[in-house]
Amino acid sequence: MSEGAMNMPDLPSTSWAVLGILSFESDLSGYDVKRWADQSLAFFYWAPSQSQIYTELRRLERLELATSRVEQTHVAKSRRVYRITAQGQAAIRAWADELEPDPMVLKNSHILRVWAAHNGDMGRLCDELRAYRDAAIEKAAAASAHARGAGRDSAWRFSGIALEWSERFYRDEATRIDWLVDRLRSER
Amino acid sequence: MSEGAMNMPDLPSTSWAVLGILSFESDLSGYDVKRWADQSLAFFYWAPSQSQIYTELRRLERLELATSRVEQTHVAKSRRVYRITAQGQAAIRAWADELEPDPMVLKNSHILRVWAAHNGDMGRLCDELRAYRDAAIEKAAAASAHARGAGRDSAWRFSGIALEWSERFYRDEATRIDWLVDRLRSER
DNA sequence: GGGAGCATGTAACGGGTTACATGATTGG
DNA sequence: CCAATCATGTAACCCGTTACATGCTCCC
Repeated sequence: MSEGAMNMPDLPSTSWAVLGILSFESDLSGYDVKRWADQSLAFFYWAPSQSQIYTELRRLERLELATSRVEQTHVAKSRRVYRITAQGQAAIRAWADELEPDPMVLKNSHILRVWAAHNGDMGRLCDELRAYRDAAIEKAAAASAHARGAGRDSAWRFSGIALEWSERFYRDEATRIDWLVDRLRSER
Repeated sequence: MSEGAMNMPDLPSTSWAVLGILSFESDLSGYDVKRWADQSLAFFYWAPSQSQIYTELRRLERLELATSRVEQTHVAKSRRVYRITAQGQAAIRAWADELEPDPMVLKNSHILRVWAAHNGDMGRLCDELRAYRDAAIEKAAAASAHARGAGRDSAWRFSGIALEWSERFYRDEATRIDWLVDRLRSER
């Protein structure tokens, strides 16, 4: 049993994402991790439930990729905060450099509606698409705002670049939906 | 208990997708549905496992949204083929016109790698991104080919439009990755 | 004869969700 | 005082996957 093999346990992708968050900052509570995920990961990867995060955190601790301690603030209720271990750092390095990325997953139910448009009303579908377009533009703006928050230096700059990518993604999506609505109109 | 409520049972999204496939064509076997899904749905929505399809088909039959019969071809082994019922047609119409589309799901693990790039090697990451870009271009070409196969008329034309959308999606993705690689280089 | 494609199905597993439960602190 | 936010956790459920199992037909 080599040490190399120990560096990269077989984990669900969600675990890697949580470990990734811990690689940015120490002493995060489950609650913190959730907020983090919602404000960056959610744009391009993942929008996990609260309960799942706590499960993952416990898993990482069991595998000794993270440790936790209970933080007693002056006042308030205690909270359990997590920190990546040296082993965890080695694991995430191995993940980044040695593990094949999972294939991209896209589940766009709006396009599914277009695909099955012979079953429904076209006007209604186009309205729905326009609403989706507007939501995409808002998401682009939100991603952009978070990207600016990430700052130019330190580890965070890559997370900022991922958010810039997200902004472009949602802007492009909005443009594509505009094209799609036109395309559907021309078909009518 | 109104009949209206009966028209749209609460189904997992996968069921709706399978029912959607049955709304295009009659007498499809599980095997047929799988091939269909891989050649159109997979581009914008879903790449299901074979076993799941059979499960969904049985579910649809249990709910009387589809019927099946065993087809005895002249030769060969028998196969069970499915057909949408009137109830199923009403259900999918209600789905198209009354049910809110699920939010779009995106899980792009390549961008996750960028986000966590401080943990790994930059050169390797860029290589990976370029490979991903090439795969996206191939996907665009495949979508385009299937779109041309869909034809101009009948119900299929909407499925063709969804595939045209997919072509654009993957082309845009490739362009975005080019931008991303440049952006990462400028950061180095 | 053997491999590729057609065709269907079961069993085990687990990842992730929703719903529920609890309770403390802070600010209006 | 009440609502919002912080904070953590359990239980039930099920969707969907992988792996396994089977067997036919067609064509080289």
